Amino acid sequence: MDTLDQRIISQLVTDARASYAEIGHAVGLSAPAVKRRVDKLLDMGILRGFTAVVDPEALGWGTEAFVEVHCHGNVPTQRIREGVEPLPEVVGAYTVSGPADAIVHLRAADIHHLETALERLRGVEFINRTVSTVVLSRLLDRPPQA
Amino acid sequence: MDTLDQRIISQLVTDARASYAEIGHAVGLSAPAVKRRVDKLLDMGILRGFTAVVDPEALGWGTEAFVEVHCHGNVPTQRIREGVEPLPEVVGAYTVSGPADAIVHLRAADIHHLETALERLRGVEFINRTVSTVVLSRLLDRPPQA
DNA sequence: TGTGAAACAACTAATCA
DNA sequence: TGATTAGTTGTTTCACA
Repeated sequence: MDTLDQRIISQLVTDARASYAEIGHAVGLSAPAVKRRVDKLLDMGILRGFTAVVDPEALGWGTEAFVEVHCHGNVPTQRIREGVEPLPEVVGAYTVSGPADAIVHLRAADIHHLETALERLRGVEFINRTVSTVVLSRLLDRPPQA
Repeated sequence: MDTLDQRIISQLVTDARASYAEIGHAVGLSAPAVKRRVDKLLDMGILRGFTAVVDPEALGWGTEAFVEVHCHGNVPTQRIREGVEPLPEVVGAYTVSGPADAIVHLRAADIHHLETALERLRGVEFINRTVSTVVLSRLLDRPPQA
């Protein structure tokens, strides 16, 4: 994991479909050398994979919310994960400092769908109380700069 | 934008480096037909691009926080965007319902870096007050299922 | 680890159904 | 809009430095 790897990652974050030759040209390496490094980064788990960035509105996932989750008593991190993972509307989940136990990021088709997802979230056995904050507009949504 | 397009998008979200031939095989189309549709989806802005999914820890971006932002008086959405966009630590920003005006998602190398980023965020002229919630662990972080 | 060469596979434009 | 064909480009394995 050196500077070259970081530059390769940076290229792939910018365009995951760039050819190895293109990346190699940008970082000063031959295509096979780039492939070898990318394979290793994937193997080590530093690169988790490649994905398409989709306009959520276009797919009909225009409504999102951040939900503070408060649990009954002490619930292990792993159980929270297992509880929220089955809901397809959950795009992110984090345990946090402060009064809440976790923050769950929901994405749904519309307000009605969001409500349904919230109801299912509240149905998770160890969840006591939720505080929702509905997103009015997405100002920014970008990968961290490598 | 039909079922075929959605299945193509779904394939690309799963693996953005899949070949057109592979995608075509999965959805029952020839490679050129897939390319034609992908090009059109990119052109329409439904597909915004392709990116690598990186383990933030590995890159040294292990600390994150959600920050409620409260503004002085009424600040237009666009100005909030312009205010937070220059901070590289900002990976997401949303205007929201409820008492806060916006939620900003920060990613930093460590607590110290996070503090610096917060200070710079608080330095944005129209920002009055911030309430930070530090992420203890990322339970889930995934693209929405297409 | 890097490179270059070579076999193989994929991309992409043009054409036709 | 999809398939097919054919020329070009990219991938990937290998031997070698």
